Amino acid sequence: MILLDQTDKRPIYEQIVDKLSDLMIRGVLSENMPLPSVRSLAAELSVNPNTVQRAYNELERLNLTYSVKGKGCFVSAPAKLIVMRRNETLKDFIACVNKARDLGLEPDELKELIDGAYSDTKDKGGIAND
Amino acid sequence: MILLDQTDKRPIYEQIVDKLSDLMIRGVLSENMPLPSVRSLAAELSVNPNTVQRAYNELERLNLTYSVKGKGCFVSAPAKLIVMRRNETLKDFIACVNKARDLGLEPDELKELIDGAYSDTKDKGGIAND
Amino acid sequence: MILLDQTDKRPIYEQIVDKLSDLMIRGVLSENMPLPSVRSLAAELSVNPNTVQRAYNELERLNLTYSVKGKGCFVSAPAKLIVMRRNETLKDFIACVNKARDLGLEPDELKELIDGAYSDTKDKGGIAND
Amino acid sequence: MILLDQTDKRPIYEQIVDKLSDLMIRGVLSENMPLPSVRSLAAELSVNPNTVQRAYNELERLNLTYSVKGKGCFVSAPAKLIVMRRNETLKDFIACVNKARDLGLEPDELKELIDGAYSDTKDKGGIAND
DNA sequence: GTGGTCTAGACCACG
DNA sequence: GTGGTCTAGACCACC
Repeated sequence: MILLDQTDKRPIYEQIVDKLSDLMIRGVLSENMPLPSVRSLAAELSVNPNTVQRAYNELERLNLTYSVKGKGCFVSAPAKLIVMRRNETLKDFIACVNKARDLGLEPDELKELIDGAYSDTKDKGGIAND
Repeated sequence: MILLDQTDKRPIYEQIVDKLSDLMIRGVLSENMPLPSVRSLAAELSVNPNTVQRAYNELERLNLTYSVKGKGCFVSAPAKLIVMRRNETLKDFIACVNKARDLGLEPDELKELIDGAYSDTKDKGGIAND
Repeated sequence: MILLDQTDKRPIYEQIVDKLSDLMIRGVLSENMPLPSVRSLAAELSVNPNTVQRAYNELERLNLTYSVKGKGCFVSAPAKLIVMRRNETLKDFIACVNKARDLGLEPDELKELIDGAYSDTKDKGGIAND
Repeated sequence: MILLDQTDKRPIYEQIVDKLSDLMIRGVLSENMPLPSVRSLAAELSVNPNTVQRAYNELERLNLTYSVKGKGCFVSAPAKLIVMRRNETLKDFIACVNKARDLGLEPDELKELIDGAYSDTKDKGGIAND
């Protein structure tokens, strides 16, 4: 379900957060579905349960999940997540464009790259927009 | 000359590397010009000399400067730096576009943002391309 | 595990890098094996942890190890290291031969030295070639 | 006469020593010839006279020159220098061969490199042996 | 004066 | 416990 990269410099709990929110975005985990239990996911990833717990706390803090005592952790609002992610991505995108501009890159060059990305893998795994 | 952002999560030495290479790109520090001495920059930034030293080591490792014991640290090849930065930036840009695509954002939306960035601050401080 | 040479003019951290990469080449430290922790190696060598840390940073920069915060430092690719070392050694060798030639030494003289080195300690501790 | 490499990590005085002893080996500076005065060489190299003085001291320490008060510095025994250099070079050579052997390189491979070096530039600038 | 290395001791985030 | 960063203060070789 999830594959961790031990080489990645980012903390493991952050990777888990990312992977799980990816699954939500892709619809694999949809509203009100239960996440795997802390212990089982920890076992599956060969990771300390504390680390998974921290990831779950983070997800709850971001309002992406809600936890019910004695029952587990559930997906709350994938739709909000997409909006969140879009905003983040657009912010990153603008920062990138500004850097490119300062380096003397031409707008057309960037636009071509966009066309490339969108034509290349039209059906790779994104979510539909309509 | 340089201003550090204490809220920035990245290590101080990395910020110094970035700021100095920015100055090179902008031509403020040009080929064979001396960088401020380790101790003076450390004083200016209210930072430990070791931290500045580490930044200078990093710059030398990147072939952006060369240092002569007893004389100082000098800018080596700003031109290579620009190429380096462009490659990095383009890589980031493509990663960004891919994320945007996977989130269902339309290419036109991104292109508009590009136009915005390029018209907005046409003369802000980038380097000339010709 | 490692013995430092205090008379050596080279910096300590560099000696540590060399010794550890030697151990990798000899197979004492093989892929994905953990290196000793920064603090324990520092204690073993009676050296400041910062110095060991710097050596470990260097090893990671050379792609010989990868480190995971909170877990430790691990060997990544000893095979690449051997190739690296061979290239370095051949470069040194050629430089040496050129110097010898310029000093009027005869090729046969050098070849005899080679034979001497290879017959002398046939089984000293090198790595196998097959 | 001499060209310094500011990029070279070795100290400048050491470079000067090397360059001057090279000139002796090549016969450009032969026995009892005067070396350029400290001040003139310093000017020629755009270097601090102290640095040149240190190089000259080093040369005298190695018995390659002798200085006469009020007259200057003179070449003493280039022949001895060649022997010295040969010994150094052979020591380096053996160290190189040992490293190569430990890395699994074959003696024939090294011998080929020797033949290459000797055939390549038969008349490059070495000194005659007979 | 310069850069470079090292020690001692501290703090942080992560697991 | 781990690696990573930072400070403070020292010493060295070089120019």
